[in-house]
Amino acid sequence: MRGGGGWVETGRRGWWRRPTCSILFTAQPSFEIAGDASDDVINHDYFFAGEYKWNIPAESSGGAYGCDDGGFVDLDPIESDLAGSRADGYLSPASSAPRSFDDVSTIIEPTVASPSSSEDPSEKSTVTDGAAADTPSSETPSKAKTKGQKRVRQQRFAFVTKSEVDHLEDGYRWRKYGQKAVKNSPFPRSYYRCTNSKCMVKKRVERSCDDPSVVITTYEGQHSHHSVGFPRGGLIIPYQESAFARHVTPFDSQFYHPRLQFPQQNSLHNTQSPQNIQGKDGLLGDIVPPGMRN
DNA sequence: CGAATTTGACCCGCGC
DNA sequence: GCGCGGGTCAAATTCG
Repeated sequence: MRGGGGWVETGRRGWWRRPTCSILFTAQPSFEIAGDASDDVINHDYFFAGEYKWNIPAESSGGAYGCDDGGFVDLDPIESDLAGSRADGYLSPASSAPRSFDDVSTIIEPTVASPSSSEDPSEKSTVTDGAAADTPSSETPSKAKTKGQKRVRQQRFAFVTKSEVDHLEDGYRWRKYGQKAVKNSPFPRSYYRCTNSKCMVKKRVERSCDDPSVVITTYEGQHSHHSVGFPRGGLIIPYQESAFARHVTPFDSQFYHPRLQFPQQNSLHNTQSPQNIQGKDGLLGDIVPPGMRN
């Protein structure tokens, strides 16, 4: 981070400051994977059902979402593809301390389920990356490739956390590459990219306009490396008092879906890469595509 | 000096 | 074709 040490709790701009948050943990991933040329687009929509509230844009998923009281809803049963790396970072810390999930809730934000167009860039960047996308020159590599190729939508995984800090530590290093104002929202959306040059994972972070205390994080892509390790303890602090919390249902009882098994305590202190928690017990190991794992 | 953030400009898809 | 909105780039800036 500019000015030093994003992994320190005292990030200059409060960036990596150890967040005081409660993981609301909401996931409303909507990934779309497109193959090449004439390949069909496979849509996967997953999210954790909670009882807090549902605000699901019907068109965003293309499917009917039913609240099965706290369960994990898999709209597109391609389970083998579920597993997550990104999420691990967030979840594992909490997983080590089940209590941290007291405030778990689900919020499906329309913004999170933003449709296609928003995902294109990622692909573009993936393909062209270094190339200046805006280079108007004739054979602009970016353009040529982009047009010639089929856009490959990265897998996306989103969830909500209640936090004072927008950008939470998750075991990976991120570099901010952009920020944009979000329509109909007083809060801007920040764009981050994994600092690993070979890793094309990106993530967007924004605050919910409905509940400013909530941060919506959307990961896109899969890490091609291991995390740098989870931050020292204290990452996730149980949220105790907030209007939001009042509506929330304890994770243990309401969100503990059969498919969402949390790892045993300690697993977190092992420093590790999400894989450690992905095993059969991995929390998100069951909901995020294997490819997203490290 | 290097690394990371800021921020305006640019690109692209989409709806009208 | 045009405007809008989302996403990305990259020069400038900042700071340890």
